[in-house]
Amino acid sequence: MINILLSHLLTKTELSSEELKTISNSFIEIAVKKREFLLKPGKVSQYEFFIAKGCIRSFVTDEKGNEHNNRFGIEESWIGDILSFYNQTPASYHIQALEDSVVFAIKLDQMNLLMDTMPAFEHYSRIKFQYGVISLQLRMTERLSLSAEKRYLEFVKRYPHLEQRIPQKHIASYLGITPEFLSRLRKNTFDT
Amino acid sequence: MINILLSHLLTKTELSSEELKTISNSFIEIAVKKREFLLKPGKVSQYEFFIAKGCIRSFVTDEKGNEHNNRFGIEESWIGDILSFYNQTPASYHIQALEDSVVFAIKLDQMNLLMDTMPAFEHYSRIKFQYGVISLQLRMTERLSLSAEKRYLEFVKRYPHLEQRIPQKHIASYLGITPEFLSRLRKNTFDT
DNA sequence: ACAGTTTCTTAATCTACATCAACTTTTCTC
DNA sequence: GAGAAAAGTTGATGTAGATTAAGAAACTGT
Repeated sequence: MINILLSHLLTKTELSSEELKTISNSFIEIAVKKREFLLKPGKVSQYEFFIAKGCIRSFVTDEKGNEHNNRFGIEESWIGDILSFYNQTPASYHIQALEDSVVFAIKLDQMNLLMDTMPAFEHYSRIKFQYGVISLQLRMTERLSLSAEKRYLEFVKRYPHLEQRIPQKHIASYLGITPEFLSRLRKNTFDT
Repeated sequence: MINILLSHLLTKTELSSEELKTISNSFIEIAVKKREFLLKPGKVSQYEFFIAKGCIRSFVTDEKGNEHNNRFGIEESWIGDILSFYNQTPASYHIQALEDSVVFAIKLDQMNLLMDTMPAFEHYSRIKFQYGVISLQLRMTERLSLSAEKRYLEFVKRYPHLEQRIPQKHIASYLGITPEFLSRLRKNTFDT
């Protein structure tokens, strides 16, 4: 299973087999069942997670108890509360499995060690965060400039696999609308 | 003026005087007048900009001609269209000075050279993008979970200097509301 | 295979925020 | 420092999307 992580890294940067071994030893494997939590708000995040299998979301709850999805992660992506993890401060996000999943978890010390001793790993991280900024800017810009319907259509176009895999109500929350309203949009879009 | 960039970098990472010299030589200084543009959508972004003095925004326009602010940059921050810059694809953002400003501009080749040859520079970039992701996630989460009024109050608390420096209508656009509505919110908040 | 849970749909009503328009105040510019 | 442009205010009215509620489908576990 760790090979999913290693071969993912090899598609993005160059690493010796020595380095791959060090990386392997820096992670622990964790299996999570659907609906289980890897993190709850208030706790300091001990780990950052690489998803080898499954689907995991991060979300916040507001004072009315409504959930708001921040991010969905699937195979070969990362999930966590990066502010809590890197600053070792209390988390604001819930991290919850949407399917039975397998993740590789790394602690901050190990993560920093990898980045300080392996330029290729820091390079990988730089690119990862760079794409993170790009995609969050795109999402924010769409939120500012497009109607709910157009945002939904963009989402479906960009993530057709997620559209299939995740309950509609979670997609609605990610888009910033209610499940009821998304249901109506879909009816108008796909009907006659 | 280049010293603003160099001493900024030194507060974030360790660089030899040799390296600082190389960095200096990688940037060109550009002065922009208020309301001038550094980039318009459709053009491929030639530069990424470090702001030494002034205030600069990035924004998109929608099909109705309304502007939506993506980001404000002031002294010691970066601005640009990073997707267009790193992929050399047509830009979607306008980059425009809100005050007379001075920026240091770097081309992609130079940027890649710095990151490939100076681990400390890539380290700096990794941290920069990491904070970028954190702050965009926070902004997105607030957009999903807070009312317009609370988002405004958070903005004022987090960026008191920007609140003073930038026209209200631009802040309204950044928050995703109309200038008229922000005017009303302020009246309710600060009155009696 | 069926009882319980979770998800999705539909309809009626409501509200936060948008739009439009006219006016005032502040700020540029020469 | 006057005239123009940009920014901010206020009021009347409109609307995208929320809320509430209830039933129908689709999963889940045993």
